[in-house]
Amino acid sequence: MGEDSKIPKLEDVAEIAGVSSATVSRFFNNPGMVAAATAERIRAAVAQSHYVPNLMAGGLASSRSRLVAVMVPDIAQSIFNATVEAMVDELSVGGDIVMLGLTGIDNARMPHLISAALARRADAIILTGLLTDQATRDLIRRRETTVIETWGLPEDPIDIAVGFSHRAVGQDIARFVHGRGYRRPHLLSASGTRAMERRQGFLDDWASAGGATPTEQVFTSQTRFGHGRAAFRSLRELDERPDVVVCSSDWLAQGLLVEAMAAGVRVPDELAVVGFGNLTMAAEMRPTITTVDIDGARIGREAVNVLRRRAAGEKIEQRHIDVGFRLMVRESA
Amino acid sequence: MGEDSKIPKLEDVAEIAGVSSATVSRFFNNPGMVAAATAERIRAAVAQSHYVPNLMAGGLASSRSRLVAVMVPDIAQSIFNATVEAMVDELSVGGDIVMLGLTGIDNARMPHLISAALARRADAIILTGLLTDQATRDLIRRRETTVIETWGLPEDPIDIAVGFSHRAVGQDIARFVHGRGYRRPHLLSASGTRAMERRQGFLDDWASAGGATPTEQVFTSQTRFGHGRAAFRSLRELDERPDVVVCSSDWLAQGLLVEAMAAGVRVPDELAVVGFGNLTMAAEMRPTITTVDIDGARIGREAVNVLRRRAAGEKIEQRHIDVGFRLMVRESA
DNA sequence: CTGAAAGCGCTTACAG
DNA sequence: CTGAAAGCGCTTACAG
Repeated sequence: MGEDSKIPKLEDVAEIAGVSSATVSRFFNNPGMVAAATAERIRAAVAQSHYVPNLMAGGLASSRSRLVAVMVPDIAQSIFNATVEAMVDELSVGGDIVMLGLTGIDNARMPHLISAALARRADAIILTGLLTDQATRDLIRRRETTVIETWGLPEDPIDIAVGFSHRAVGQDIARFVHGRGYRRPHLLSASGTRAMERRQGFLDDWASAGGATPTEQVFTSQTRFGHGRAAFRSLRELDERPDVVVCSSDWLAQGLLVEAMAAGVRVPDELAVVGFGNLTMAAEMRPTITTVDIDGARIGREAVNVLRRRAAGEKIEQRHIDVGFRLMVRESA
Repeated sequence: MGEDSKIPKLEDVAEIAGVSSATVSRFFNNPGMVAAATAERIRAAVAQSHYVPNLMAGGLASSRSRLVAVMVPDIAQSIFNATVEAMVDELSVGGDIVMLGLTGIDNARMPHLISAALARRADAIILTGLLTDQATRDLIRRRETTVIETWGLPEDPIDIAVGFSHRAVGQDIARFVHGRGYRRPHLLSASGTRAMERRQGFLDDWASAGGATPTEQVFTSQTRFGHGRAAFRSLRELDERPDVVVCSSDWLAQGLLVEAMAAGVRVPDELAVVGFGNLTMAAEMRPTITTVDIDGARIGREAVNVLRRRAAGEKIEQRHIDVGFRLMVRESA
């Protein structure tokens, strides 16, 4: 107690090891610069004093926080979780920590959280959603903060984008559905920008393949299981029933399927279903769901990789990194 | 550019507003102390200069990081997600940020992540898993860091625990199962400490109710959907088939149910199933799953609440905060 | 390979 | 209600 209970600082370690605090600092940040014998004494001193560096002080002095902010709408039931997990894993092995910002599904808290990240002088900010607030975009630009946008490939990224073309997803689904011989698609979409891009891709490709205009339904709230369920019921009341339902999430698809099974509708013969996201569930329930797989972990790794390269001083020309996607053909369509 | 592109600091704001930097600091941290007219000038200066405080400097000076570390095994498919989400939401409205640490399902990275949190001088560390590493426990004790353990109520918490009794869960399930008239339970458990506590609670209560020793199976890896599936098949080969399967996760239960349906086994008449966790899925698939609901969000809010009270100087005597649990009786048992 | 010293951008008693 | 000044615990040219 007393003296002992004080939190040790760099100087305490230096004193024990009989060197200057500058040398101890180098031992941590630039070990190649210190002599082997000195390093050994410092190592012992660190162990003896239970020293843990103060990275607030270190960050202030070096203007490197070793903190990366990751912004995501939510994590309760999110398609982004694999991405966040990969990022956190990759970053923490490199000694960086991640600030997790939950912006809300409408991204309403984004500006506030970006400010909090800038106040901590985050080395980088990674976004999974869209940053639409112009004042915040300006603030970020002004401070020349590294920003990685993920899960999409906007025309004009703030900095660098790692993702895939949502429009291309829609087009591929249209081609697949048409190729399978379905002729009366019904679209179940969320109202977000990206779901709308997929929808437009589908519609354009479908039209150019000569298909009749699909019926559709757009949900302004987050698409959940219950929406899929309700949608199945309303589908049954249509004059001309669809032969395939293209859903903007696996949740919608699963809800639809559970109701279809309960109603004794044969899938895919009487009604086919296509999802999006390839949740674990999609491959494990009966029937298995035909859907689109996004390698979320890869998006996370690529994003961190870009950060590392830039931290190493590399000038990165590429503004778009396309990780693509895969149509997973299973039982439901 | 040039002068303009420099990041503004407190002094710059002070100069524009015609006050000292101490006053600007007070404007942010103790607004009640500054005169209304002065505050107005400072507000204008902040807006004009696009000032964002440097909280590394602030934290160093005040020895308050406004950073809370949250440690969780994973977030990909985690039962803790609602807890983490609630914590992040609560903390960020108060201006605190959260460092998300992913320890791995075996908690192997816990010591490394705790060090990272201590190095950032986190105001508190919240755990969802168990911290078994003694050296790390000692380190935390030595630094007198606030630690909240959640999702369990260990006999001797490091500091404060917010959770529920896993043993009581097992006991309640045993009572329920027995009351429903089931007589040949089979237990499907994960090998973790907490799942084992639930198992023991079940066994003890079952025995005292006069039940015959249940058959059982323990999984050393994380219990997933596939394990439930495989379990169903091996159950069919037992001499005396169980009439109810008590699973340590809803994933196991769901896997079992899908196989049971496929095999034409009637649930719950021929085979009943009980899960744990009350995942969204448990109420939405057919048949719906009888399971145990834990209010994860409440655990998160209570944990943050404890932090706030302590930050406000309150001395907290209570070392255990029990949030309880609820048996959700549905179709599967 | 090592040390002395200035500086990073704040906060906070202390004095008025 | 406000200011001058010391201090928070590091890093990093600079000099040797």
